[in-house]
Amino acid sequence: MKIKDIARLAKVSPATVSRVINNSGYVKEEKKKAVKKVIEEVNYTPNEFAKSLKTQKSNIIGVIVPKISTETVSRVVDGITMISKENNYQLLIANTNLQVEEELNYLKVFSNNLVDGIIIMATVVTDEHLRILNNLNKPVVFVGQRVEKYTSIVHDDYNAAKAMAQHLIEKGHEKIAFVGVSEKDVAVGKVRKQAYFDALTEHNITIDKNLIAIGDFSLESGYKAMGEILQKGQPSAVMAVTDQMAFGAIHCIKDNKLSVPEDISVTGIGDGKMSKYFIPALTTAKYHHKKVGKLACEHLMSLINSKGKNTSDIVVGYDVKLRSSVNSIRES
Amino acid sequence: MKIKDIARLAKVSPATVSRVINNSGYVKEEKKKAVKKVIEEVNYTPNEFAKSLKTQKSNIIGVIVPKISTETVSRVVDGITMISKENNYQLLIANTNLQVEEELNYLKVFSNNLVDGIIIMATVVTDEHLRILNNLNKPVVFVGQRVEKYTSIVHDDYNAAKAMAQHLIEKGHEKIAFVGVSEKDVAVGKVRKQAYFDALTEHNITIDKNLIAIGDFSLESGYKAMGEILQKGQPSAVMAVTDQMAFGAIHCIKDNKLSVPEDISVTGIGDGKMSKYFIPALTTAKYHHKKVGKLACEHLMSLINSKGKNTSDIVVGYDVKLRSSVNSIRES
DNA sequence: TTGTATGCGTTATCAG
DNA sequence: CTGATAACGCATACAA
Repeated sequence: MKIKDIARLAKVSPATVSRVINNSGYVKEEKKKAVKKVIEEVNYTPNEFAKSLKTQKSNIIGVIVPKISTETVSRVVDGITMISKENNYQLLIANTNLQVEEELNYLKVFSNNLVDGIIIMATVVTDEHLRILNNLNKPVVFVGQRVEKYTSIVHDDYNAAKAMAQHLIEKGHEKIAFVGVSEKDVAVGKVRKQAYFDALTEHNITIDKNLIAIGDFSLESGYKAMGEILQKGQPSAVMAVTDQMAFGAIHCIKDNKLSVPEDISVTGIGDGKMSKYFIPALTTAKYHHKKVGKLACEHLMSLINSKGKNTSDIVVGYDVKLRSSVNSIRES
Repeated sequence: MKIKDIARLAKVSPATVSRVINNSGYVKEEKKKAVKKVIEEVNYTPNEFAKSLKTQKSNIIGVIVPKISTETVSRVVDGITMISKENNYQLLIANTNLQVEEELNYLKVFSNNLVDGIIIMATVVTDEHLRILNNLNKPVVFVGQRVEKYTSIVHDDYNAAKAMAQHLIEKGHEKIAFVGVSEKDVAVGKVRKQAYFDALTEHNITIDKNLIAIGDFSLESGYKAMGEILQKGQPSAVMAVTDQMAFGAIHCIKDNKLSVPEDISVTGIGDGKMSKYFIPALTTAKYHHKKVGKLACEHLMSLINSKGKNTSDIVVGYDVKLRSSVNSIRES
């Protein structure tokens, strides 16, 4: 069923049908009624491809994510869907499973006219990314990593991490261990570690390499990292760069017959759904993922509409959540 | 940049370029090389809309989900992406936020030729769903709920729930409470409750309405439901229909100065990422969400390709995970 | 093997 | 206000 058929049935021209559908131009009320009636009767829906081919617009945005099945990512996507829906956009999701190669691949796939704009949660941004992006000629918004010349929405990783470290210091801790991830991930690996360094240094606490261990985001890796640290000595506190890794660390501590927070205090970053309900409840910095998703989509919308190249950098704040996984050190 | 331009630059006809791109028909190796070279040089990508308009195929599948930001859903989506990628399909995600209205709306949106097929995780399937689906004329696969005349991939809810109830009974429990959700949700609300009833009845345990409370999937509602139950008496065990609700119940029990599993044993269903690490580790039935997603996508692919109406019902099994949230009742 | 020409379903221009 | 008709970019039947 196409416009031509509707036109025939309603005894008007295809052009008129199109006008009725798009509410454009002038159409006598009478004919408008007739057309609408026919459309209703035959349950007609326009062919989106023909439409997009003609208008050079799809009302679809591409979203590239590292792994949809994580709380962080799925919440961001949730935020994106909310705004995209408001603007009558659909979401094309590309799941890269943390493979940079896939990321580049999808970027290329999206370079055909399928999408009107792209939101990308890249973990690492390479020169190849930039190169492809450069001759992409489509609005792009980065989430989670700041990229020059592109608008990006990021968390305040530095201050959130610093807040955690400072909180531990204020509670009297000096032997503060660090459970992190590879510095290849700028936001989580590099920035948060730097904040840890800075916080300690500013308080005249010497950095002890034996108190630092690196994992790969998983709870299990947090467990393992904590194990490595305990092998070399017992800190009074540990700051993990994600809640998941903090959970792993806590389990490891317990398996070593120590308790949290009595023997060792623990902090995370992120505040996932379970952090508040974990036992002990985790002290952490709450991130606003959904808000990030919303902002990313809002900015993409305005980029698409204004065709302007006005890039901007948005830093979304955090809330410190003080819970029971941290204890004060008693003056001895 | 379009095919015509490539043709001009490579000194061949548009048809030849098309043949090279689609690897169809015969093209002399020499010209093929030339065309490929030009395509490479100018970084040409075909216009998907024109292509789809012509071929009546988009290589896009629509996925309708109730809420992307839950572990269950995002894992299923993860599975879907894996298979869709293998088959060179893209995913158009529609997030309905649990609104049936939105579900119907998206179903309509997808009825234009945008997608080649649909996977839908419906919570409730109404007559309206069926009506729309009926004149949709596109392959559809249901996930999570069994729908007549359509292929559906479901968990073995009945047996999983029954296994939990039976496990408690075997451990000597007789005062077994039930924390469920509305029966509007067939799989989680109705089927799992029936399993609870049947298990108890088969073991000659009388159903006690005071031991039954209903929530809405959230951890908080599990807490609340447990509170209602405790108000009326103290069971020796409680079976929650989801892990999240089990967590809520456990918190409530602890807040009432009772302990798990010493005073009250608790079971969930699902086995989310945290269930194993919760304290106490939760006894539950592990669901294979990713597998469900994969199966759903595989079946959709075969429906798309074969154009056959061969519907099928797949029931995906579960694994019982015995952990520390359940105790035996001592013979007194 | 290759090229020409047509049509996929819309929108938009232009004449009426 | 309304109706022809020309693109949009591609795949393909048909001719060569």
